[in-house]
Amino acid sequence: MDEPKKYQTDSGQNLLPESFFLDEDVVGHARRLLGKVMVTNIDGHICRARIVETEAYRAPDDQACHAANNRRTPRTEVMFARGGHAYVYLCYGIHHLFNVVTGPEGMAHAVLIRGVEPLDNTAVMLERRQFTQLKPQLTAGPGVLAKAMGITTRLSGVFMPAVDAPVWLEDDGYLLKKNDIRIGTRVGIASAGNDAFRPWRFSISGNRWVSPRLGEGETSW
DNA sequence: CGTCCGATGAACT
DNA sequence: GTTCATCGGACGT
Repeated sequence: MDEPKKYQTDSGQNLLPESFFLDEDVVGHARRLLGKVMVTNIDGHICRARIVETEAYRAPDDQACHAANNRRTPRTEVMFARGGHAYVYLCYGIHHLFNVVTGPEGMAHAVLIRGVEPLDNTAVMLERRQFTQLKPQLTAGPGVLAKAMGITTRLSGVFMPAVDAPVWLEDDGYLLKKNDIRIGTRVGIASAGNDAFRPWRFSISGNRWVSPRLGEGETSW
């Protein structure tokens, strides 16, 4: 096995390479992104947070995916780009939701990041949320974590393995055992029919920075 | 152009 | 438990 290609970032840590994102297993990507680190560089503020909760969305068959049936619109077009791009969209007119596009070009797969644990530059994250104390409400949920990290729809389309991207992903060596991963159904997609019950939500078991909402058909999480 | 509504979060009762 | 803010995208006219 060749060593995976590594890139230097300003932290000296390992940028996830393009190859990480290109296989066709988006559910696997959702699992493998648990424990990885997302980083933003917005207006010179570099913030880091560990990914603790994800969901997979898989066109064309998954009816919960914005690109279901390979529907191409100006908004979903970036989902058809090759893996490693960022897909950010506005939800309820208020919340910016951050996704990692995966798969080869033409395959509209994405992983929604639903919860992160703040690591670096938490002061800026607190300021963006108008919080004074570190607590799960700061970043446990896709809308609030985007706000804390300074992510908006302006970042949609960014290719994250590129040098000098404003948002990227790193592997800092954090290890996760199989039993550390909790699996559930995805949140807020009741209109997706049977696909609402796919077990495509993943989290780090017991982690307090996981969002509190229940998936479809669930009575506890 | 008009209408409907959403991969949410927060503030209520 | 419920309500609702707020607006771009998607689609039909």
